[in-house]
Amino acid sequence: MKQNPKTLLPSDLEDVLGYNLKRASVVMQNVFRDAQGEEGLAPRVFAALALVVEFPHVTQSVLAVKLGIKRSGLVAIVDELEDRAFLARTTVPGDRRVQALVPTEAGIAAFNNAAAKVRAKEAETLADFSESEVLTLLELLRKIRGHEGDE
Amino acid sequence: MKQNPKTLLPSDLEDVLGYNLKRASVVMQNVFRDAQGEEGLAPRVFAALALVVEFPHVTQSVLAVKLGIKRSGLVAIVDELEDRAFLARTTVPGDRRVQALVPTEAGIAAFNNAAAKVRAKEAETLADFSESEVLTLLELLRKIRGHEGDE
DNA sequence: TATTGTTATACTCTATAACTATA
DNA sequence: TATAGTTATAGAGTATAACAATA
Repeated sequence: MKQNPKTLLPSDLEDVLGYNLKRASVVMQNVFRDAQGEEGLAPRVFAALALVVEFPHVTQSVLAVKLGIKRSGLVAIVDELEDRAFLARTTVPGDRRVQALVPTEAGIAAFNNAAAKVRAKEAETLADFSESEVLTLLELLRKIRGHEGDE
Repeated sequence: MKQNPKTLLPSDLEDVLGYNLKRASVVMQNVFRDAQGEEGLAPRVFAALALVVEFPHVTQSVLAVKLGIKRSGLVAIVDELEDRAFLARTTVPGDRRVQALVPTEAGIAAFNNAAAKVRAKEAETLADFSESEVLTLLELLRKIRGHEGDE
């Protein structure tokens, strides 16, 4: 007997949360790149810088965990931020294995500048959202992120 | 004068919508892969199959637009679905350039099976969400997706 | 033995550009 | 000239595995 997709599949792709999250994520990623411009920071580099500014002297291993990536993958990101003179790898007395990451004045300024541009562009895109809608969305996304360590 | 990140940066990474979307998207992507298992469909292959099942005889160009990717990138996806005998590329009378994609019985069954597993696993992950929270989240994500063509 | 940072390597996802066969 | 599908190629982003230095 031949199956009829329309009647046997009341739920389709548009009802899959993961799919909607992915597509919406791509939209805001494009907004981010548009905000930063051609020579601007990539999203993941911005995220790393943000955490170094927020947590000065964070180690690479800890930062990788915070970002949800492997520490091997963080090397290139920190290299770029160091090349741009936005942070410095500094040795820590007592444990010569670790590289504490310290933001420079230029790094802090660059982060503030980039963050302001992101906030402005995101607000522009979210012009059709009420303030409470934005807050609700952030709250629900953080609730999903509460399952980050699961698998 | 030395800047103090704590006082000068009231808004941090956690307030960036794009960052929260990306992290939440990764969580649900892992849920998806966990649901499908080792030999299961990748998210993008599942999405393509879903649309072929929903829109039989869709062309590759149209499908690529629906998925938000370039048609060159769709080739490998359709190749995989054809290799698995989940769909067939069929010629269309009147225009020998186009390849209409038609789901097979096995493809429809595989989609139903995969979709059921995704629904179950997503529901499991969203056990701490109320029904209205899930609906609200989907609604807000679709509202963001309304800006898909912007840039 | 275990951990930190690093390198080498590979895989996934996507893009751009050029090709072919049709239109 | 333009379009549909394809190929070749490259670039992000991430992972695994192994290494050197250090603990």
